[in-house]
Amino acid sequence: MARTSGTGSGAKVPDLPTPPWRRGRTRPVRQPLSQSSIVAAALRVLDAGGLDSVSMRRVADELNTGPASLYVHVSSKEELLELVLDHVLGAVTMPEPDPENWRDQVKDVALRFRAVLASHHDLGRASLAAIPTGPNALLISEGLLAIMRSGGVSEQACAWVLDVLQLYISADVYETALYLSRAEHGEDPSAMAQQYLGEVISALPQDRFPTLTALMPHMVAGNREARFEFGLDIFVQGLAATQQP
Amino acid sequence: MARTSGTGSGAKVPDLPTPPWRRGRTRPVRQPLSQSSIVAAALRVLDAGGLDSVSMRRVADELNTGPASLYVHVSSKEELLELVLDHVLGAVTMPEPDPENWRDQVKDVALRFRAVLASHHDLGRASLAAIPTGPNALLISEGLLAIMRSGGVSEQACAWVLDVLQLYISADVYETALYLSRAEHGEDPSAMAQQYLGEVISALPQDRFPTLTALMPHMVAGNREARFEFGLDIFVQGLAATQQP
DNA sequence: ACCTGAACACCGTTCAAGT
DNA sequence: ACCTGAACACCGTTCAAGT
Repeated sequence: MARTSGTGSGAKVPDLPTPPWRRGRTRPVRQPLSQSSIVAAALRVLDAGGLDSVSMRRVADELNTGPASLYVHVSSKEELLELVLDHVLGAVTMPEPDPENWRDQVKDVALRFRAVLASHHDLGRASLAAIPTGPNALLISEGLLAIMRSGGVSEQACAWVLDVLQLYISADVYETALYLSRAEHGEDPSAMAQQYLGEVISALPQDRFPTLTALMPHMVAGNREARFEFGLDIFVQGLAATQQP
Repeated sequence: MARTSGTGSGAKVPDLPTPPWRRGRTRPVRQPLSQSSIVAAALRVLDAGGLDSVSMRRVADELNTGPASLYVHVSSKEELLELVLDHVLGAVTMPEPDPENWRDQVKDVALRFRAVLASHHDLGRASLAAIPTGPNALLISEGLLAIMRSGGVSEQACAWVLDVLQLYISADVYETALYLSRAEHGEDPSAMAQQYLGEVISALPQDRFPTLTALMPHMVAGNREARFEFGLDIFVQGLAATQQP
C-alpha cells in the first residue's frame, strides 16, 4: 500500500517539443478534478485561514472551478473534512510495542497525535466531529491497542479506553484551536485565556467561592501543553491501576 | 441572589377592569425584549430542533421580531449560546464535600453535569466551545474543587484536573450529540455508531490489524453511558494516585 | 433608548444544461 | 462521465431610519 499523494504531475508520455504553430495556443493546464486534488486544496485553504475559512466555495476557487464541481468527487463538506483529517493523520507513526514501556509509548503517541492535529490550525474541531474510521485513524487505533495490550491492560479496558483517549486528545486540540481563533493575530492564545480566567476569579466574592479563589495561582499556572500532559499522566496512571497481575 | 427566570408576567399594578371603549383595541401584549427572554426563546428553539436549528433568525422569529433586534441585548450568537449554556447549568446542584467519599462525589457531579447537558439535545457542542465563566459554571467549578481538596488531592492537581474533567464531559456530550444528529429520528444513535464501527472492523485485514480485529467484541460492548463511567473511573483512580498521604 | 427593514456578504447543496 | 452556471433556501451582522 504505497502512499502516493496524487497531486504529482506524472506525465504518461515523455515530453516532446511543441510544434511552433501550437505554441502559446494550448489551453492552460488544468489537471482534472479528483478526490485527492480536492483534499489537497482543502488542506491548503485550511492551513492558510483556519477551519472556518474552509467552505466549498473557497476550495472550489482554489481549483479554479465552482462549488458544484466538487460534489462529483465528494458527497458533502462533512466527508471532505473527514478525508482531510485522515490524510493529515498519516503523519502519526506508530512505535513497535515495548511491554516494559507501554505507559511512555501511549503518552508519546498521544502527544504526537495532538501535535499533528494542532499543526493544521484548528483541524481538531473536525476530528471531534468525525467517527475515526479512515485508514490512517484505524492504524493509530491498532497501534495504541497493541501497545496497551502488550503492557497487560485488560482487553475490555484497552477497547474502552481507546475512545476516551481519542476524545481527550481531540477535545484538547479543539479548545486550543478555539482560543487561537479568538486571539488577535500574533498573541499567545492560551496565555490570554489564562489571564482572562485569572481576572474572572479575582473578581469573585471570596465567601461564596473560597476554594476557587484560594487555588487561583494554581489554576493559571503552566502552559496548555503541560496541562495536557498532566491529564495524560492521570489517565495512564488510572489505566495502570486496572492492570491484571 | 434570587434566581427569577424573568419570563414570568409580573404586572406592576393590580389588574383593573378595562373600560369598554378600550376593550379589543389594545395592541397584542408584547413583553419588551430582554436578555432573559431571548435566552428563553433560544432554549425553546434548541429543545425543539437541536443546536443546528438555533439561528438568530429563528430565535427572533420565536419572539415575533427580526434578527437585528436581538443585537440590542446580546452582542453575538456566541454570547447568546454561552448565556443559554450557563442558564441550563443552573440545574446542576453541588453536594456538601464529604472527605470520605470524594471519589463518588466527583463521579456523581460529573454524571449529573453530563446528564443536564445531554438533556438539552446537543448543547454539549456549545459547552466545548465556551470558556466556562458564567456564574453557574463557576459554582460547579467551586464545588468540584472543594470536593477534591477535601479528599486530599494536591492543590496543583485539583486546579489542573478541573480543566481535564470539564473537557472530558463536554467532549463526550458533544460526540453523543453528533451521533444523535446523524441518526434518523427515533433510532438509538450510539447503538448505530457501534454497529457501524463493528462493520468497519470486521472488514479489516486481520494481518495488518490483528489487535483491532481481536478486540472487536470488546470495542462494541456496553452503551455510551457505561463507557463514560468507565472513563470517569480511570480518571478518579489516576487522581487518587497523586494524593498526598 | 430601543427597535427594525433592508441590505451586505456570505453559506451548503441541487439541478438542469452543457461537453 | 464529468463538469458547471444559476438558483434555492438559508446564514450572522451592520446600519440608517424610525419611534
